Amino acid sequence: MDTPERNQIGSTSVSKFEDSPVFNYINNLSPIQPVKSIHTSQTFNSLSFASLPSVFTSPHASSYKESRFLRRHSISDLSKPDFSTEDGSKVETDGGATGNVAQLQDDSSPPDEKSDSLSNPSTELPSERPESTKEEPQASKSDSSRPDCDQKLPDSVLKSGEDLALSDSCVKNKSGNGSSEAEGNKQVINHTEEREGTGYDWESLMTEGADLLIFSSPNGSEAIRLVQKPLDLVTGFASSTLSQIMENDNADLSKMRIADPVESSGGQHEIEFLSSQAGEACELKDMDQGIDSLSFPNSSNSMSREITDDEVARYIADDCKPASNLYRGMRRRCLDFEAAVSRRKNLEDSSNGGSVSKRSEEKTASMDKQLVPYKSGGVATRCVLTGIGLHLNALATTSKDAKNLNHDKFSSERQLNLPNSSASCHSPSGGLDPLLTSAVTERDMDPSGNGAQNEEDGARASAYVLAEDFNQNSPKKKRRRLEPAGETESSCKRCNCKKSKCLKLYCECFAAGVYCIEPCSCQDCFNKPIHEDTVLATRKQIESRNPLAFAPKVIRNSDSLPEPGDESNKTPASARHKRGCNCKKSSCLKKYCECYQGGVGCSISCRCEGCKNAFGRKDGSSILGLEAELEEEETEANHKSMMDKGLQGPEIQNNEEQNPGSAIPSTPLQLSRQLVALPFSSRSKPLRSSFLNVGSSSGFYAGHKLEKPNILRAQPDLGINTKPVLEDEMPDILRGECSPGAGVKTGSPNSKRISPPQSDFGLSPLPRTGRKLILQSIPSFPSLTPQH
DNA sequence: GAGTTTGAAACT
DNA sequence: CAGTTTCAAACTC
Repeated sequence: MDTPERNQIGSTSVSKFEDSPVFNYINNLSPIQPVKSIHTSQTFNSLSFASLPSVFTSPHASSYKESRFLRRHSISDLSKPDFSTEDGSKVETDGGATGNVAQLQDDSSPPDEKSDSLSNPSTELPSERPESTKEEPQASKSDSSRPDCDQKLPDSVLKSGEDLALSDSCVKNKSGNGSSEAEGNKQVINHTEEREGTGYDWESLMTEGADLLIFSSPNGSEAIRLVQKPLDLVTGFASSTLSQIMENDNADLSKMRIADPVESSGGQHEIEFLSSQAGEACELKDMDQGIDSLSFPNSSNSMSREITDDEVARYIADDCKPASNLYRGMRRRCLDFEAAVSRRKNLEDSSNGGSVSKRSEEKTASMDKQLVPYKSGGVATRCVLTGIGLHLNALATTSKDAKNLNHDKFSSERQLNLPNSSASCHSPSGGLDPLLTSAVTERDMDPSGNGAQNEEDGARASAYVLAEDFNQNSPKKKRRRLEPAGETESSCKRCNCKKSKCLKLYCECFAAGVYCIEPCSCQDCFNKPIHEDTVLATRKQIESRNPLAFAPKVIRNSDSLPEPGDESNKTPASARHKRGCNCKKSSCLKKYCECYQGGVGCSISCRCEGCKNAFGRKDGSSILGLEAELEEEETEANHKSMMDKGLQGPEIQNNEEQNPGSAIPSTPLQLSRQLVALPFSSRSKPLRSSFLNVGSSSGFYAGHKLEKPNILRAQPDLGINTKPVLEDEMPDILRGECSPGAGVKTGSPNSKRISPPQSDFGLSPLPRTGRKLILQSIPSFPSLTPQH
């Protein structure tokens, strides 16, 4: 689990953890550790904590984490309601629990349990554990799966994130599929079985695990808590809990799977536990406990166990065994690409009740290949991708529909895909992601989804997933910027690059830190997961030139926070373009102008000529000043404009143009960005996504560390309010040197002014206090860039 | 949808 | 650092 410490500290924290006795202890407990090197998930390993600086190298991890968190939040939100009421959700939760367990196992060696259970269905859980450790063959299987887990605690965190992502899809699928609990359970089983054949079992487990995570963090914040929870707690619980978990996990896991129906109640428990507990071990325990409770909402735990043991053993035997083998390789990929795939699978499963066989086949294919098949098979999906953004992001605020969930997934996927997704992105954008990220957020925002909705969502999600897969696998598939400029844009970027190969900042997708997707009409695109290495390398190069190249272009101060509800989107006085524009002919009244596009006023840093930026003129460096100046002029014009607005609401620009000073100028960009922020703002979680999107477009690609910290920080954030604060603060922090007024102008390698990404900086729940926090966090952020 | 305009990004 | 070129988005028709 990521502890706040880690996040804050950054790379250094990681080393500390590793060195920390607790970490060692955990490693000892978990068989996984040794395995780490073993497998595979290159991206993961790279990400892994081993090389913090690897942020870039393994941006995925970070992005994943973030996105996952975001997703979690969103998911959790969704899941919660489901738990409370819907059966389908329950099923999901169950699955999620198992998945979580598995994931957790990665850290703590739970896989063994699964493998054990699988191998020895008849064996009792308690015995299984010891056996598992003893049983090498099984252990080996688990090990194979573990490689994913190879990471240490931090990895677990990552995993959890992945799980979450997976779980999202799963949840959706499950929720959709299982109208009744029994059905849901059956479905789960089926899924597992099917998966077994292909090795998806693990994935499903992972996805399930994700669900659990979600539960754990119904509110995003909770999830964060889990991650953040200090090692201290871990240390305290670690020994006891881990041991217990190890012992009980097998049974619990099995139970978890079986328990699906009851989960609703259990899910909550889990959440509670998670929140309270720290460290992975805690999570595992929680999971277990939650499962137990869930499994036997009505009956006592003992009951659940009895039932579960047998059934579970069966299930496990069926599901887990095959999965274990496949699982190995799969897992890491899942993190990056696989996660999406698994999600997709899950979605597909949910969407296609009987299509499992197909899935299994696809699954059998290598991850990439798998992705491809899915893609090919992918149904038309609605792209709500956020930027990635994660994001990215991304970017990130996207459609509000149930699809939002999908978006989140997408964003996460994107992020994952991206070697270094930044978005999230809070996904670009990014997030959030960002995009975010990115993407993502709205989903969270829209917890309203019912079980039925979930189903639909799942189907949609699957579709989205497919689309993403397409992107990854087939350049043809591109993101769809379904959403016009507004919300999705930030998160979901589309490009039309022809010569840049989408490896330059010319490419919006690349700039946002997200991979190109279906909607993109780019040519010779290298901004795809397939070319992750290239993307990362290129990104590094660009960052080497300008560390803030992927930082959000527009920094917004708290003042500027426009609430989602604010239609007027007045430009925040504090908001500024990091570098300022250089417009000469557009008078800063068109989107050519980045300032205008970003919905911010021009500042001293701008070198524009004939600035008429409705959000704020360069001369009036401060928007307020401009406004004051304009006020007189505007007053009248405003009246007119107001009148027009009242009638024509949508067209603010005109008014703005007419009344540059008008407070209401709303640019499409603003809308998009604000939208990104707004959605989030409204919802605490979304913020993150928004952050990703905005700030860490790079989130996808960008250093994971940064993102995490950001995430953690963001977690507390309640909404937009925090965000703005962050922005303001961010500049300060980043600026350090920079003059606060003009927006943050940081010296860029190119002598250009760069403002640190606002989004990146964690948001402190408390504006003022937050600042301090932000400052702390900020260091982490820089660390990321420097690493590059 | 093609062509033009624009300004950021990249290059020298 | 300044100037030029390249590039893709924004815009126009």
